[in-house]
Amino acid sequence: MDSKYNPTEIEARWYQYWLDNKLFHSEPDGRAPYTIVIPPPNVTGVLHMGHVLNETIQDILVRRARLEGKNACWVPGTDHASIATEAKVIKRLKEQGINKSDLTREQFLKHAWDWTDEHGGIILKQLRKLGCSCDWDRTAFTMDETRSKAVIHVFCDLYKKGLIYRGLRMVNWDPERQTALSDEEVIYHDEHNKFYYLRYEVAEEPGKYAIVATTRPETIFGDIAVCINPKEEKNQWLKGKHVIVPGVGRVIPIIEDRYVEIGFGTGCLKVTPAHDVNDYALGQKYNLKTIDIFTPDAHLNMDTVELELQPNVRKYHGMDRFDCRKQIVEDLQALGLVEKIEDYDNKVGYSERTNVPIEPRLSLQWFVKMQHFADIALPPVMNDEIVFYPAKYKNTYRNWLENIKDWCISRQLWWGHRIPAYYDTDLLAQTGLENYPDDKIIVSETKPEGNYVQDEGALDTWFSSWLWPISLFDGIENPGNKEIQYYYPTADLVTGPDIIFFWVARMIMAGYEYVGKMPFKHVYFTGIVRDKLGRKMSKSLGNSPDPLDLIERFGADGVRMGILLSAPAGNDILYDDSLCEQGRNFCNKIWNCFRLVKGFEVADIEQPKTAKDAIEWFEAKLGETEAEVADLFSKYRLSEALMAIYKLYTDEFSGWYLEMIKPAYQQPIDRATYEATLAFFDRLLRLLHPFMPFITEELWHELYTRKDGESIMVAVKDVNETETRRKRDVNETVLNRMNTLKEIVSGVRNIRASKNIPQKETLTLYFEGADAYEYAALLQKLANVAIANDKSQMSNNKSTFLVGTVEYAIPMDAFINVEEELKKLEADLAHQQGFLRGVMAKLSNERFVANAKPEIVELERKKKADAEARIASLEEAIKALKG
RNA sequence: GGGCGUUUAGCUCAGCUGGUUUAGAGCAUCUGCCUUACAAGCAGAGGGUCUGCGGUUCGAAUCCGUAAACGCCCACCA
Repeated sequence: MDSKYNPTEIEARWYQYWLDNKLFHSEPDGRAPYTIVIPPPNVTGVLHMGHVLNETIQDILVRRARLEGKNACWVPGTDHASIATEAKVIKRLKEQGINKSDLTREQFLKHAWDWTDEHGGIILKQLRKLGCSCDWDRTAFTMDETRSKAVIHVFCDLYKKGLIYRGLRMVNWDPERQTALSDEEVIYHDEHNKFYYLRYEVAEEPGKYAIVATTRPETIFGDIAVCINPKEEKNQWLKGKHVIVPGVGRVIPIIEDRYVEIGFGTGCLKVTPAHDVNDYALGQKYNLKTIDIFTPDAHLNMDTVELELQPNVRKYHGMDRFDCRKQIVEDLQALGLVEKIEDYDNKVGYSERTNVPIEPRLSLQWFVKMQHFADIALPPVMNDEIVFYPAKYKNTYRNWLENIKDWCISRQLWWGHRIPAYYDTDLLAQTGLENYPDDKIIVSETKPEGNYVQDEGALDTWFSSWLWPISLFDGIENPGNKEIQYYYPTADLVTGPDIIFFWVARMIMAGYEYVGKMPFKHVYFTGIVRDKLGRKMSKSLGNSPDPLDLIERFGADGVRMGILLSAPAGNDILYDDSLCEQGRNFCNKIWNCFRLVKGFEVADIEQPKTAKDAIEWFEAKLGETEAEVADLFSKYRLSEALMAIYKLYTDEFSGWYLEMIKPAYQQPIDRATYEATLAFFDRLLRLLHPFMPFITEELWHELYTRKDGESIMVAVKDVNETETRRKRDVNETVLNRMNTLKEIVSGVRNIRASKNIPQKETLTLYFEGADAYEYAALLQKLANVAIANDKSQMSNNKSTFLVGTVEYAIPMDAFINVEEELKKLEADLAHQQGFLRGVMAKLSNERFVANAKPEIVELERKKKADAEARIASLEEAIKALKG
């Protein structure tokens, strides 16, 4: 075996072995189920560091569950990501010189499916490199047959229940993709903008002006009123009058409403019902006309604007909204109708996917009534039936549900599930879509007989995602089937907090609505992966490493450790290559431990006491860590669990245990110790396996002769065995005794280091009355000391150290530097005296003695006694040195 | 404008219901070692008074109040 661990070949080999032996596959059986459904990545997506974090955590949980004897099932799949994928397809078509508008729906979909077949699943292949133990036989797609049927079924069902309706509403409009969006798909950015103060001449008093402040002067073509607060004193003179929209010529009334805030701006608000949510509300309230001045791609459309316009405004027709803003301001300035322009900071909504400013737009869309869903989804999270890690997201969740708004689920897209609503062709020709009577709409899973046309819209991607934990087990179409009964509710959901509303909340809603049960018991929210400077990883910054490249450099196990190490739930993780390096180094450490153990020559000789003691202690230590890891898992503190295991390997096993049992140079090891060590190694590998699946599988097979098809991941079959191990009492006496021994050994090493005494040189160690005598043999072996207890034979030239209250001394005739030694002892003495003063301050405080718990007082007394003993011992040593 | 979270060694973080030998870990740093498993290693060392202020208490990193900084979420002030 090479002294360096080389992961590449090993990883490929074992992943194939796992697949060949169907070790990831799950079928319902008598064991307890453990289910995770993957947050489906976009079908055309590519693996990034966020996935690495997310999927590694899921894989750890799944593999741990498998080792605990549960029937673990991790269902993989991809999401059709309607708007994101459609955008990519359009972009590619454009590169080929094809416009979407030149294609029929069927032609376009053909291109989209081609793209999906080409790119779909790349990301799933990449997950295999990471070691993800998904049940690939169950791979699903949100637009495959089962999932599509479920979506359509649910749409029809909710429509029948009166929970889905069609309506003309103000929605968030994406002018780039020309579709409606849900509120959640709008991202607000702070921007430095301008506040334009425009002069609206008062019709009844020519030459006098009402000043209106606006951030969007290009919308004045749609102005239909100016609103003032009836109580605003400075605007009393405008009551009941009319003003002329500057540059446009339309005469519009002054209306009054308390919505206008007194003291803000000029107190005059222009009302443009077609292009602002609040203005729309005002328009409804006062029955105002709505003038839509934009085309669907947000260019000016003067055709819909009335003839009262001054003829020259026709020139704005077809202009982009932002070009128009510049132009109209210039023109108004020329006319002297701009009072002033001020800097102004406000927030502007952008489309999450296309990153263009949203245009509020009056539009006919389909909505889900959400109050009912909020009512069923809030309680289980608030009373911890569904547990969030970290719990702080409960607040976020509650806040959203308590202010829930209806969900706009229709999109003007082709790639997605088509809305199963049908309109009578003849009737539609008479009424048009907007005035088509609701009671004549047919919502049905199949196309009705006769002359009907289907709604052109597709559904929001999340309208399929919210069914994912159910539809993966066909629980919508076949409720109560064997699989849904067995695998649902799933155990854990691992995802980012950015989709808590999009996805987590809605899955909870759908879960209760369609299965009557929660979709998962625990939600683990990961943080965002940032670079070491704290910047979000992004393509444009070029600070996002390619995970496959990292796997090549550090090995999948190394990358898994790297990404996990600083990733407590919910905290952002600052990624740096050095973390993966630490992971790789750890692999190498394990590798070399293994080389040492398997390199031992075994003989049937007597087991030395050192080995017996070592085994007794390591048994206790391993049990302690196993219990600790189990506890940390139960709290989802995975990075801490990994750290505990890391320390167990490097410090305890490698640093202490192996040194204890290691035979002398070129000597064989006794069989009993060898076998015990292999057994420890077996447990160590299983403990680590969920985190680092490849190296552990490799070494597990090297440890003993294994049968073909065996695997570390199914090594423990009995859930009860792990339960008992979790609760097993660890031998505290042994652990404490060994801690003392380690401190003594460190004390000796310290002296060697400070005085440059090589390990090879045997020293004499004097001490009295310590239980370290129990481990005298180990002490001699590890510290290379001869133990003596007759201090009278010892010279005054000595180096000393304290462990507990016991003094340990090494005669130093040849090496002693009295001054240095004194300095050290005196520093120690000062420290102990300071400590004693602190303790005395407490003990001499009557109120402390009177009020503190007796055991606390007792402890302080013990501290006092110990400190006094140490001080006495130090003083004596100083005296001896001086004398 | 609301709400939430964070602030502990150079960095990233533990420290749960206040008392467990005057604050812990990993990494990084420094010193010495190529010691026959591992230099992707071994041994040793240094480094914080817990963001500031005020309070509760016999006792506070830990509880309360307050200020500041940073971060996140929500919200229709044009």
